Amino acid sequence: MNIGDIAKRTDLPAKTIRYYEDIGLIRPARDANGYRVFRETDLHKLAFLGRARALGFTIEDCRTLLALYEDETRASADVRQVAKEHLARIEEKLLQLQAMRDTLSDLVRACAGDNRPDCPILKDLAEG
Amino acid sequence: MNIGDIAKRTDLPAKTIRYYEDIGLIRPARDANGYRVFRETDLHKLAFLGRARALGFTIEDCRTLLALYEDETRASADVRQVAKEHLARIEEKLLQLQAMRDTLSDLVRACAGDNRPDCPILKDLAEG
DNA sequence: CCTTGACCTTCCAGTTACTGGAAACCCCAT
DNA sequence: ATGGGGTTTCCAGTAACTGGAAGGTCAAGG
Repeated sequence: MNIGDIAKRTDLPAKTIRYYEDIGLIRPARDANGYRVFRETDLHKLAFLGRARALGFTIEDCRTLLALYEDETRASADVRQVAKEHLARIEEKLLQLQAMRDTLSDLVRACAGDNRPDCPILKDLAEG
Repeated sequence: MNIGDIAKRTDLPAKTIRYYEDIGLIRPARDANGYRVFRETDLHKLAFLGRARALGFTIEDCRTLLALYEDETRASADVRQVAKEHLARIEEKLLQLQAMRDTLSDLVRACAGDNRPDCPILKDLAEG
């Protein structure tokens, strides 16, 4: 299969797939004409990567997870550790975003939003 | 005041302050020796920027907000609009992150995390 | 006067994970 | 042979800094 077919089947842009090859996540074969040739294993890996990325894992996490996936002698503890650390990063980000949302929605609510210049949003930004 | 003093007082890295000058957010004066000289207005602007960034506004939003802040004839509706759009982006991000967290915490909970290879996390990534 | 250390300056490169675009090659159908 | 749709590589740009190198400045101490 060529890159376009794979792009459709994995729902990843062809650009992204080439990028994943560039950084060594996949190693598709090459046809005589230079075109990439994807086999089932490439397809599986890309689907795996797509799902891992959708869960927010970094590319480096993905590399680790893919290596663990292919290592039949892995310890599930290692996988769990990667996921736990990622989860912790997400929880932290969530707290940050929730705090931002709370402040922002207060400010937006407090602002008249008319054509007068007085604005609690700017006031807050200016005075802390 | 020199950049180091301002960095302490605004709690922004000196690097960041130079960067903000580079991209035209501030225009500190210069001393005969080439050192940046910050006045009260610069200090206020940087504090404003620090708070806006802490609320997650993009640099371009900050530029807009700063312009509105300095425009005595602004309409608060314009400020509110910027904040509302930003709030919407945050809400969306929150939903994404919450979904990730839910899935991830399920997976982490389901994984034994021992030295056996069987792992629901990898299984999920591999099979969707 | 000299040195030392803490400042400050500019400039360049690297970060994350792609994305857009140009120039050129390949393949198939008319 | 020509047109359209694939594909290739390579280069640049994104957001918002951050790190580091090479070098100028300044005040204090000997």
